[in-house]
Amino acid sequence: MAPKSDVSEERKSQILEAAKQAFSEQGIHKTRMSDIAESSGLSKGSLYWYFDSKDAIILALLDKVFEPEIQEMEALLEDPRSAEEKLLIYAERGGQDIINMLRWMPLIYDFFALAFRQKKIKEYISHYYKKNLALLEILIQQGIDSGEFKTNNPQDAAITIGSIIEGTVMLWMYDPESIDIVQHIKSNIQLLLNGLRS
Amino acid sequence: MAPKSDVSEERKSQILEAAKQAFSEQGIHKTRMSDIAESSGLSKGSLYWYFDSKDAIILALLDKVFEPEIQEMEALLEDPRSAEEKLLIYAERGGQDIINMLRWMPLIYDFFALAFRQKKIKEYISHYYKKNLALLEILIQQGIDSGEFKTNNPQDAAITIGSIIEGTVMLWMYDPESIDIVQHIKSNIQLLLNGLRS
DNA sequence: TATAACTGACTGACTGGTCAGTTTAGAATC
DNA sequence: GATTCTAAACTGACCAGTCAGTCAGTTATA
Repeated sequence: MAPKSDVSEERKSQILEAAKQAFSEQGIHKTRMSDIAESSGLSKGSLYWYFDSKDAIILALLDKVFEPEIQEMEALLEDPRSAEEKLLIYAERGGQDIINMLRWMPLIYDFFALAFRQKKIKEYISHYYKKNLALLEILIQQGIDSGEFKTNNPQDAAITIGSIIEGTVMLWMYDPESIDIVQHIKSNIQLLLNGLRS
Repeated sequence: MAPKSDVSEERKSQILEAAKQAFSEQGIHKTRMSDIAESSGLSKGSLYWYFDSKDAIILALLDKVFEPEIQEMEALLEDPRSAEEKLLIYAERGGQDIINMLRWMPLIYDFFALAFRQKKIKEYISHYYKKNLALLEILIQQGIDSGEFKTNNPQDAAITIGSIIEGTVMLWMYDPESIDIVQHIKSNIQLLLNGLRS
């Protein structure tokens, strides 16, 4: 028997939460292990009790940030509802997700930049986008089957929708005054659907 | 009078070229001043003769990377040709630009991530995107005037096209096997135009 | 021969990671 | 229920390495 109750999950979570905050505010590189230690309420030594290295913290955090989204998408892929319903759920949830993710965007962009140098990070992000595109493709295919859309290449259309969402976020990030992100994603996709409609 | 012919422009260019290469390959942060010195064929001391700091090199490089594009866009904004001609030029040039920029993408994404922490970098990137959107808006407005397009909001349409291009690059970066970028940008915009067409 | 251009050894601040030692929650024993 | 024991949990001073930036001295050229 363990002579103490196991606090390791709680501690890991404490550390990752502190890292997420610090990385977002100061950037992954500028953040010191001592910063994470301080704001997690633990000592530097404890960080190394739970994680092998700063890199291990970065990877664990990548998982923490993206995993819920990937889970959600996988669940929606399996969901037996109709394309229309799924598309509705996807759009509503997607808009909300972006708003929820906003304060972590600096961290996410650090991940994007790191991905060019760290295979595991690139693989993780690829995995995320592929899930996203697969889901969109199903939605569109179902739209075709129901006679709502007309296109001979649902994969292309999925990529277009995915591009619109990613690109809108990107443009908005660097010009937030002139772009209302949620409204634009909606109207952009509307514009596209005009092109898809039979 | 200068006792030597002025080589400072040439040296600065040498340094920035070496920095561009090194930053792209290893990342801005991992690149050492000594790496830049070595591959520029100068000494570390000389780097500091021409630039105040590593940060100064980063900023000068940002300018070197984006300025030609901004120049091109400004010129095209002033160009008296018709919307159709401009759109054609823009599309062709845009595809080529992406191909030309490919090897510098890791550097560009480092800039994007840095933008969250450095006001000057964010301003520069904003400036770039705003020029881009302004140009697109003009092209679309001219398309409306000529009766080719039908929309009551050319700004929205410009943002949509901009999003498609940026987003396609993004998706392609993390899933290059399943996305043919040039072909997709074309077909994506085509799809959108179907929605715009009167 | 004045000075712009250049060099590279050096410095000092910094930081990821280590480790010898301490604390503490609970188990075992009486 | 007090005492002892154990290992997990924790600490922070320290170390070895790193690197941006400096500067005293050298070289090349007009």
